[in-house]
Amino acid sequence: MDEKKLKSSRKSYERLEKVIGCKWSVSVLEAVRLGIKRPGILERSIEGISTKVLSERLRRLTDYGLLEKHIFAEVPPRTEYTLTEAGESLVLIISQIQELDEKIANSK
Amino acid sequence: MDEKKLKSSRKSYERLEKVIGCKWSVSVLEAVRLGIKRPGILERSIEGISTKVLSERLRRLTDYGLLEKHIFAEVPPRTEYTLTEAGESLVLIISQIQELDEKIANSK
DNA sequence: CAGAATCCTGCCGGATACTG
DNA sequence: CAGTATCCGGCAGGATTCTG
Repeated sequence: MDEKKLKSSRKSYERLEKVIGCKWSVSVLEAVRLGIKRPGILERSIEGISTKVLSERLRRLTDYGLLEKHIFAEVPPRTEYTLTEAGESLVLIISQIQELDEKIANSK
Repeated sequence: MDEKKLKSSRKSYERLEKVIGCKWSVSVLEAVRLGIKRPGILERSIEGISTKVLSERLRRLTDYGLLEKHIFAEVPPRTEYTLTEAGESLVLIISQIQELDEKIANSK
């Protein structure tokens, strides 16, 4: 009954929790959405993020299917990330959260 | 320009990140939504959660305005938590995330 | 039964240096 | 420039105990 509902809903959230629950993930998604595609620029645009964390996030978001990675065989090497369809959806959902947050903040 | 957008959007997400980004928060919200209102039962329903963490989450969710706390002056003491309007909204948003997650999981 | 207080540990994230 | 490897400090969260 209830307990089972709880478990399955928790499980289906845990995956995404690992992705969006951790620091910087949302910032990265939104930066990409604004058209910032390359790691170097991302690192400079997202104030405070480190190389290591950015790479980790890009990889995880890509593995999970929210970002898509395009590698260009050039010199110097170039890589670009774009949102997948799922990524777009998630960004929309997150903006709902932000709206809710502001609504709450204002009503205090 | 872009950088400013990034900062403000990040800021407005950070508050909620602190609330929903951490482990167990979502489980607690959903348990309450299923009508499990009292700490004792919550602790038994949410498999794996500890007393300390449950209290912390309940407090934070309440402080933030997602839960409402009702104290009954009885012996033994009784406390019940319910979702606020904002809490209901957030649960709806989270279920969108879960749907998205399953969609992604299935398309692999 | 609600929930505060302590103590401990693992892991996340930050800084830095290195390779292709 | 993209991405990985290493080292380290802080903090979230787990177990337990205690009190009103």
